[in-house]
Amino acid sequence: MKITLKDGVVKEFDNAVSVYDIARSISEGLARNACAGIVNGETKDLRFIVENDAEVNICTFDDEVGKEAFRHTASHVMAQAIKRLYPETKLAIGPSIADGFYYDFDREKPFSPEELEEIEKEMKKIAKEDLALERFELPRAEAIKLMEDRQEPYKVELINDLPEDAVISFYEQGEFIDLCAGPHLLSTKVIKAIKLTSVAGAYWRGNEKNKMLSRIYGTAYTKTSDLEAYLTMMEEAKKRDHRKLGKELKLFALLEEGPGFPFFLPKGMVLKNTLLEYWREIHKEAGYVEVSTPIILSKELWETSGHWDHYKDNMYTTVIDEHDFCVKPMNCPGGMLVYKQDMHSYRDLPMRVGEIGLVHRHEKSGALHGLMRVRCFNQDDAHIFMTEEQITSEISGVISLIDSVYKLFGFKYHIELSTRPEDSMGSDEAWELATNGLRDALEENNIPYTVNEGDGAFYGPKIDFHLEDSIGRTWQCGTIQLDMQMPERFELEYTAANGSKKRPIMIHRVCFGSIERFIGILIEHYAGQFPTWLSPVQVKVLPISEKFADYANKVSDELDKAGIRVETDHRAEKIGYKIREARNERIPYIIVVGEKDEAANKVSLRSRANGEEGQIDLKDVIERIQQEIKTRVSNVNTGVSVE
RNA sequence: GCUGCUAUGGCUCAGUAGGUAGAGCGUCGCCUUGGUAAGGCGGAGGUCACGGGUUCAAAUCCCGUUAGCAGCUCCA
Repeated sequence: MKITLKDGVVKEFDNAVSVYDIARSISEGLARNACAGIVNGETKDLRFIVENDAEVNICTFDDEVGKEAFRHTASHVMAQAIKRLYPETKLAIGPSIADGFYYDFDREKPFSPEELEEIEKEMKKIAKEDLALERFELPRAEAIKLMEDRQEPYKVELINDLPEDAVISFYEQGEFIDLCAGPHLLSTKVIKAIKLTSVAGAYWRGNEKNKMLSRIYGTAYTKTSDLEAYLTMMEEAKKRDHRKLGKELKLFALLEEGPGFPFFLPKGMVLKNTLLEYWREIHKEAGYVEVSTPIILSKELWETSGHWDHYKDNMYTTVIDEHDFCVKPMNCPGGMLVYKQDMHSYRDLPMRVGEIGLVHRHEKSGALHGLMRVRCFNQDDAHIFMTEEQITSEISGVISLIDSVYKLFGFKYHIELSTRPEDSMGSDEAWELATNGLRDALEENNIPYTVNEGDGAFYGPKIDFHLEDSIGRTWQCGTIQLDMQMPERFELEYTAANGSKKRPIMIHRVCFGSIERFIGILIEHYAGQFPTWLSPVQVKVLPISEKFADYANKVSDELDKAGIRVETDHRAEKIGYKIREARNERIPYIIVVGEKDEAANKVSLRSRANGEEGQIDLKDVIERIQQEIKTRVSNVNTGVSVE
């Protein structure tokens, strides 16, 4: 029997072997670290017996599949601990997730933090007991009986809902048995570096009509040091939470008077306008023009676009002179009307029309979250009208534009292609053409991507950009959508070379997505330490005492004239105190002026990056800062934030 | 929207068993005029989110509303 390994090496075996044995034949170390295997493309247990020639890939914690098996086993260990401590608890489901695992339980009281600690202790005990996990399968009737005997009604329901031909498997460790497809580790022994992180409510099977269960979240790693690094990262994330920093740095405010409608304060407004300035600059270079369409438009328009049918529950409406109007949740219908203001020739295409559009969407109260999820926000939208032949090159152009934006901020990113959802409009042919257009552009540019089946917009497929911030979290921001439905519904036309009327194809696209949300992401990405070009205040001038107020004013006037955003702290405080405060405000440059500086006609510079830099000519400081602003240097601080 | 938790001066938070409020920071005033992460003293500032109820008495107990937090669901 021939087993082909992931690096192409072929191993010969006389008899059927388990995945674990294959791992051991490679090395003891691999066997020790193995969590699961992939046999002919299917995820399998280490216990799985390979009987014929096969391709086998051994997965450790470093592989997604291995990590899932590891954490799934951790969730079983947690369930076992809970059944030991609180036997009346009913088990629901417990999978692994991105950063760890959870398990849902049905219990009278929610779990308290003290109980979490008890559970954690019991889990560590179970690990020490080194219980072997055994897999077994049962026919449906016996499976149901087993779970009925163990008084697990949720498991009985799950089994009843399994398809006729499903294999019903269980995993057993010590006295604990759980319905589970696997895979799982061989023993509880390695589940040591664990932490239960939180308790929350969650509906049985995710349906809000069902009973609310208690969900315990936890995480597990192979090494204590990795667990600690993760917990430190979580702490760091909490420290740079944009809601906290937004308040501290006086960027924006969220008030009870406007739930989900953020107020931008003067400093936040500088940030926003600076981003928009940049946006306008690069779009002008890329051949875009800019328009602005109204916030309130007639209901009929939204019926034409299809938005009313699909999203009326999330749209704000109003009545003007007895006519129904809607507050726009998207800019595209307005963009359609702009296109129709004129006749278009094929020579005019592609037409790239940008719009910073303020949209409103009625989000459920529980969905609101700082600037990340709001009820009104600005989209950095653009609609590109083009011919079929132009699809690939236009998509490529947008991809490279978005790429340059993310690079500027130091974001890594990956791309997902989302295909036709169930609830959608348009013909199969149109969808195929559009989906292929996106795919071709990605492939022509050699851009790796994953496919997200059925996650497209109702009017077309899309490419989504998921960017990764400085502490490893991902955010979906940019998107490129190809749309053949809106031009049809709005009867857009252009005159082709032969004089016939043709339908243009359109792209909807955003780089930032929501500007508000992008600002939220930037706050967390930079931990409030914005690069100089973005900093609301770029220099703070601190006179040593009131005697040097005039000199400080002179210095700050020169900075101001040089186009640098400057503030001067004239309070009668000690210099150490003023520095401390300016640092907490994350200001990139601090200028200290006192007797020595005035005498030498220089300034003492302190930069956020290098600390104290000594006495220096103001002219040199200005040049350096101007250069940083001009080139938009964006050095990301991944270290621990101030305070 | 659902479940749970929370709401006290501008900010961060104390307030134990119901007896009409405290601290630190900030702010203001005075002293200090100080060279790289908090100088000292003093003052002002709160109908304890809002509306009901229980009680001789409610920041504290109960009900409702609003907003926030965590999670679920949703996110064109």
